[in-house]
Parts: sequence; structure tokens; C-alpha cells
Amino acid sequence: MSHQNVDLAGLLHQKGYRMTAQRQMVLDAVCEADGHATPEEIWARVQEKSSAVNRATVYRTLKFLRDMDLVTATMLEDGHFEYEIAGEQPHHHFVCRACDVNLEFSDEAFAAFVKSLQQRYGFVVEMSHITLTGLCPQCQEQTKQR
Amino acid sequence: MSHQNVDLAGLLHQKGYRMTAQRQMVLDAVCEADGHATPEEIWARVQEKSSAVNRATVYRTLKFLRDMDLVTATMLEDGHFEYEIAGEQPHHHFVCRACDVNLEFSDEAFAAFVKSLQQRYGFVVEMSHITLTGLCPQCQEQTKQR
DNA sequence: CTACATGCAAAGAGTTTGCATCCGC
DNA sequence: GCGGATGCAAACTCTTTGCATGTAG
Repeated sequence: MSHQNVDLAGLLHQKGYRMTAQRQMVLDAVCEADGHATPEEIWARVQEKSSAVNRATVYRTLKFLRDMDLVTATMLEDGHFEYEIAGEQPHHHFVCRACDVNLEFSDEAFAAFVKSLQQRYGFVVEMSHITLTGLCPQCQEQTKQR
Repeated sequence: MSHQNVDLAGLLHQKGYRMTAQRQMVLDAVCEADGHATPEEIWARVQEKSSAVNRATVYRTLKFLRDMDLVTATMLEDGHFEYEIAGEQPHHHFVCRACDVNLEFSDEAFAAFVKSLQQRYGFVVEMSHITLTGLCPQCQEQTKQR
């Protein structure tokens, strides 16, 4: 969302990289995913536009865009990556283990947690994005009923 | 540590499973790892005792022991598993991105975080063990010096 | 025209699975 | 002896890499 503003070409040129159609398509695909997307989902989305784009290019480009701070990568509990557009309000995700619903929550609670750790132990947590798992409200209800 | 107390054979029998040398060796290996260990490390440790034990058996046994609540599995940021003995004081881990030092921190701060999320969003986080990354105090110092 | 970027295919790590054999109970 | 557990090898997924070719600047 709202990456239209990003002058990708100019930004890359500044840093000495080149603008290519693939990079634009991958960035667009991450945006359209609206939330998070796995490399595979992004690849599928890119293929709709240009079926010649290679998987490896998508992986390489995602890492590249991450280095450019245009997207962020998250390692899920199941060991898979998810990417999303960077620069939004800091927030985190919660995945329900029962229904797989994906909820967002603001950074406030996590920031407080990080701060308490810093005060108590001295280490600075540098994770801008975390994903927690558990039971969502709906599935908690269903569990009770059984 | 302190798994010697665990009556593995009896526990398995109660649940209708069998006691085998492999299961004992894997459990021992996780204990000896004293902290965390990857499946590969555990496999190597088991092999020292009995070189005939298969990788697949180690993987299967680790999952099995996790289902028995004897060990816990954690997905690291780099996408690899780590196992450790369950039943200790709940705690979490912090890995320094610079020096890879592995620090523990108590569950108190995390529990407070989880509680605040539950109150605010309704979902119940069920992760008994998390791993955070960032900079440890020492590496923070070194970064300043540069 | 000169690097950087891509496509292709192949490798690679980590993990899982099918199936015959083995062995705990 | 029965059925769960193991060994073996092969498959599987996700991701990375080497190299020739293509293309942006």
C-alpha cells in the first residue's frame, strides 16, 4: 500500500543500482499482497503479469528490497518467510493455530516489553516485527464448547 | 538437566508407547546439550554413543518427545529448530546478532506482555518459548566505540 | 560497452516419508 | 507374535548459487 509514492528508480540510482521491470513487479506484488506474503505467493503474483520471471529472481529481489529497507522479512514459526512493505506503522502479527486467522496488533505493547528487557538485562531487541501464535477469541469460544 | 528423575519407560508405557535405547539416547543428548541444541547437534551427540542411529530417527524422536512434553522446540530467526529440555522454569532466549551470544531471560516480562495483549485484543498467546534478536550489552559498547 | 541483473538448471540444507525389517512387551 | 519403532533411501520444500546471457545506464 502507498508505495506508489516511492521513486524506486531514483532511489536505486542514488545507491548505484539499476531499475528493472522485475524489481518493480516484485515490489508491486508485495504491496498488493496487503499484509504479508510468502515468496511463493509473490512469485505467483508476478507471474500473472509476466510469466517469464524466475523464482530465483523473486528470491534475490526480495532480499535486495529488504536491504534497501523497502520491505521487511519475518521468519514464521513454521520456518517460512513472509515479506511485507516496510515503513508502515510498526506493528506485529498474531496467527491463530486453530483457524490460521492473521491479526495485527500495534507496537505499543511490544515496545513496552522491549523496554523492560533493556532496563532489566541490558540487551536491546532489534526485531521490528514479530509473529506470535496462539488462539484467537473465536477459537477460544469453540474450544470451550467442546 | 535433571532428567535423571524422569521415569521415561514408565511414562511411555502409561501412554501406550515403547521404551527404546534410541529414545533414551536422544533425551540424554538434549539434556547434555545444556541449553539448546539443533537436531544435527543432537544427532552428532547420539552418534558418539551408537553410530548406527539414523538421522530420521532423531528427528522423529525429537517430535515424539515434544509431543510427550519432555522437550520444547523453538524456531529460530534463521529458520532452524532448536530443542531443549522442558519442565524447567519458563524462560526465553536472546541471541546477539553481532557475537551470537545466547542469553536467557525470565518469563516475567514476557508473561506481562502476553497478558496485555490478551486484555487488549482478546487473543491468547500460547508460545511457551520465544527467541529474540538484537545487540547484547558488550556489542552495544563496541558499536559506540566505532 | 561494461557491469549489474536475470534466467536456467542444478545444488544445497534441513526435514519428512514409504516401506521393509526389527524388537519391545 | 503383534504392532509400534527403526533404518535406509528417496523425496520433498524452500532457498541459494554458478554460469552464460541479457540489458540498463
